[in-house]
Amino acid sequence: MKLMVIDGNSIINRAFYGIKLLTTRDGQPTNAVYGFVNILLKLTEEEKPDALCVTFDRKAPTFRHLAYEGYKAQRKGMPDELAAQLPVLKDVLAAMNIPRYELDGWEADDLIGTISVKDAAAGWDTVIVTGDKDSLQLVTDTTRVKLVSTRMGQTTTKEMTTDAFREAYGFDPIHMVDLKALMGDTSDNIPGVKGIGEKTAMDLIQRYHSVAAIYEDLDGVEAKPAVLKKLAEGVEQAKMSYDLALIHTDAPIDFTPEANLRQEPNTAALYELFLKLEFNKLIDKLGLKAPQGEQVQEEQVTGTCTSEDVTDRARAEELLAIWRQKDSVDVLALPSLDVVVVEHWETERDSHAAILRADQLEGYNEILKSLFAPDIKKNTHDVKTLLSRLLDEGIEGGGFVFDTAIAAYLLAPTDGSYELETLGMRWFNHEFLKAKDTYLAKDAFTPLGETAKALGVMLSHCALIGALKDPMAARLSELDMERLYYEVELPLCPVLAEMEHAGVLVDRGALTAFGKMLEERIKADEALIYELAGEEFNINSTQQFGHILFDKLGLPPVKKTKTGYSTNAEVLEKLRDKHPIVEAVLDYRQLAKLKSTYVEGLTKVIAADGRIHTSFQNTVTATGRLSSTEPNLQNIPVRTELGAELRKMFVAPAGKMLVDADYSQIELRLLAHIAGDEHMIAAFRSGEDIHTVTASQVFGVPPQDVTHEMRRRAKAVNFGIVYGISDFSLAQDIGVTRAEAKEYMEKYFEKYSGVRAYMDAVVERAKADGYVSTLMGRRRWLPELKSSNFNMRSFGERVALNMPIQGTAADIIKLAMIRVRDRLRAEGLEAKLILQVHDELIVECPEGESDRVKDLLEREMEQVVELALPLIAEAHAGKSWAQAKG
DNA sequence: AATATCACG
DNA sequence: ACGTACGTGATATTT
Repeated sequence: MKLMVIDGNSIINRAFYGIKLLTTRDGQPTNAVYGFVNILLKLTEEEKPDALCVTFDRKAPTFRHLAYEGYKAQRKGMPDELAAQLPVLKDVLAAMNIPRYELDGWEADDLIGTISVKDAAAGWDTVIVTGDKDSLQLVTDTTRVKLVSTRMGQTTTKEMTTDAFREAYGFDPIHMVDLKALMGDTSDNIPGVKGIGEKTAMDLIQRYHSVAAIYEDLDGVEAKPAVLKKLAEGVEQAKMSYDLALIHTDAPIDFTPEANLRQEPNTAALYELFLKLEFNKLIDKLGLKAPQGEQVQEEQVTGTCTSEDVTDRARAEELLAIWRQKDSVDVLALPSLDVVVVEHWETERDSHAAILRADQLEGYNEILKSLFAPDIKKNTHDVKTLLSRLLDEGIEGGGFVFDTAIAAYLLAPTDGSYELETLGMRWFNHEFLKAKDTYLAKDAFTPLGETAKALGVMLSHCALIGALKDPMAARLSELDMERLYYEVELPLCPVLAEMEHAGVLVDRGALTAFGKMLEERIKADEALIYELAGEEFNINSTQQFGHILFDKLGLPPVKKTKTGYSTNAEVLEKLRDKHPIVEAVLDYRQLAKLKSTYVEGLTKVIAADGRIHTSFQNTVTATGRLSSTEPNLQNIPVRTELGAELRKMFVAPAGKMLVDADYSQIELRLLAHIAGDEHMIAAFRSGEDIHTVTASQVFGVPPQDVTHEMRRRAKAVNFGIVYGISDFSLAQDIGVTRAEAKEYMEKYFEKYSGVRAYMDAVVERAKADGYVSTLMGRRRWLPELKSSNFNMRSFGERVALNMPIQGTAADIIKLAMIRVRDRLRAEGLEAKLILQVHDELIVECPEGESDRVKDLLEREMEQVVELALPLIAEAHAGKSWAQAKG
């Protein structure tokens, strides 16, 4: 029989220092626990012990070393991030039903020693798992040590048996103590004999085996006179060191190996813990589920449900007529537009589900048209994507009254993903089977197993939408987000779907030509770079380039990343005049980026209609902004001349124009409004240039004397304030000393005292409330503010400053989009919104409409909300995005 | 899958 | 004294 005993303190230490700091969303550090559990799992898998336990120190590890004179604490105390994980680890072990041994006044080592001796007495083998070599003295024919080391997240173990030890040291493991008594161990604060080092000590122990033997007959010891002298003088040190190094095997613990036989973990408790710790991989790996007792049965969530597979056109019509009478029905639609509709019977919790499948119904398109007409009220999950798909089929959907994905996003905008199955768990503590594991493949209904079961899961998902609606709506109401939800986010969905469907026309020929030109220049840069480097290498590899730049060419490294030298643009800018290769690589990088991300990336996604149809994500950002994917059309170059060329390739078709309207300084205006700063409000009201006004104040000169450089710096201060900047970063950004940056900020706050007051107040309030919010009530929860970690907390404070501003701007432009779309329709214009870039809207319209569209855009954008100062939007028309940018 | 870089507001 | 700006997405390289 075999028992594995783990040195708890040693292993959690190794894990902590070997794995980069991980934390949960609310700032609880978890890396050491994570590492520990992984090491535990790996070694139990490897060793398959019959019994298992863990020991912990209950004594400062240096305590016994206080015994000798001149002792100074060498070890620093445990960092907070590690100390906080110890109790968590103990909870995890308890949930795994692994016994734990700790005893006041004893170290983990001593307990392990005691355990291994008791094991041996009972005829058991022992495997000790530790990161410290101290324990090697415990190795015997029945006791092995696994030495664990963890580096960069990778764990390696070295096994020490008696033979392996003898091979390595030339004496028996038990004499490890004697070796340490002579040579000492600084890491353990064992002094050893003064003047005796590793070599001499090894030699002596190999020949005489023990300290006792040496001192018994010191005259008989063969060694240099100097060594003998040191030994003679160091007799007391040797004795004391021996005692310090000796692991005790007589700790007064009740221990029998049988009491540690492996047990099944308490999966419910372990699941709960791992969920809190966000160990999702481990949950999967161990196949953990929600605690059965608390898990709500599916019927309690969704009610009982009858169902039918609709294959008959007439029956479909009947059902449609019934659904028109309902307050609302739940609709689950797959990308293929296979659909489940759940209707709720009035008096009961029970309901009826109908499954409509594209390939089973004649005239499916007509059925979809009826189902998605406004006269049937529908609850959905991710209505924007559905509306976009419907437009592809020529159907303009309507009648969407509740959407669980959007509700979930507003309630927790930092969660990042809102799968229906996950919401089921979060709201009802019921584990729904995953669509992808049961019925969804290649975007259509595809039973992976029994068809009946797949259908059952699909309709339970649909019923879940209905079950989520009421509690979610109630929560939105509690948090005062009803208007944001029903008047902004939901109505925005069809607008976004229409924009995606419309797309933007690109001039493929011009794009290709631009790519060819880039190609030529890239080739030239490559040749130049190889020549300057004296060899060919992969310029895209920062590692290889760093090697060339700093090792081969000997330039001074400016900054390090965790994997090596930093070679980013900021660093290269500083090295520009040190070597011509730097400039060449900067140029190469710019060209390579344009070619791979933009020319090639965009070419790949031009649709059959010659247009690019991005996806606007409306449940992604923590602040309420949209994002754009496949492709991202919100980061098309504009800041450099060459990059801006790309915007010439986004064009209007023949006979049409693009109209581009953007808000002027919307975030700073919102800062002025929200902070209620009279000076900043006055500056905006007077129509003066805000950066010039700021510069005039910060530099103490009249506005007409503000230089270009002064304005540039003031602009950086203005932006920095919105982000919650420090003097350090401001200095870095504009290239002045930290002291100067600090002075700028002080002057800034002298002028705009309302801004300073706001910054203090918003953080304080966020700390009290646990969240910040925008003008329209959008919220972001800020658990970071409670973190004990300084960096985390500081981050929370900056977010508290920034989110209300960035988020309010997002609220405003979203509402503007809805109004613009409605007005364009109401006025019977052909113009269509096609893009949004955070503070900018782009419309495609017939040439004859462009003047009216310009006016309409400016007016609607400016009139969205009434603030203490005007919002200004400026529109321009052109044949390309570049031209329309004005 | 993680990292480094760089494009945008 | 700490460590150093908010919000995104795509690409290439490396593990």
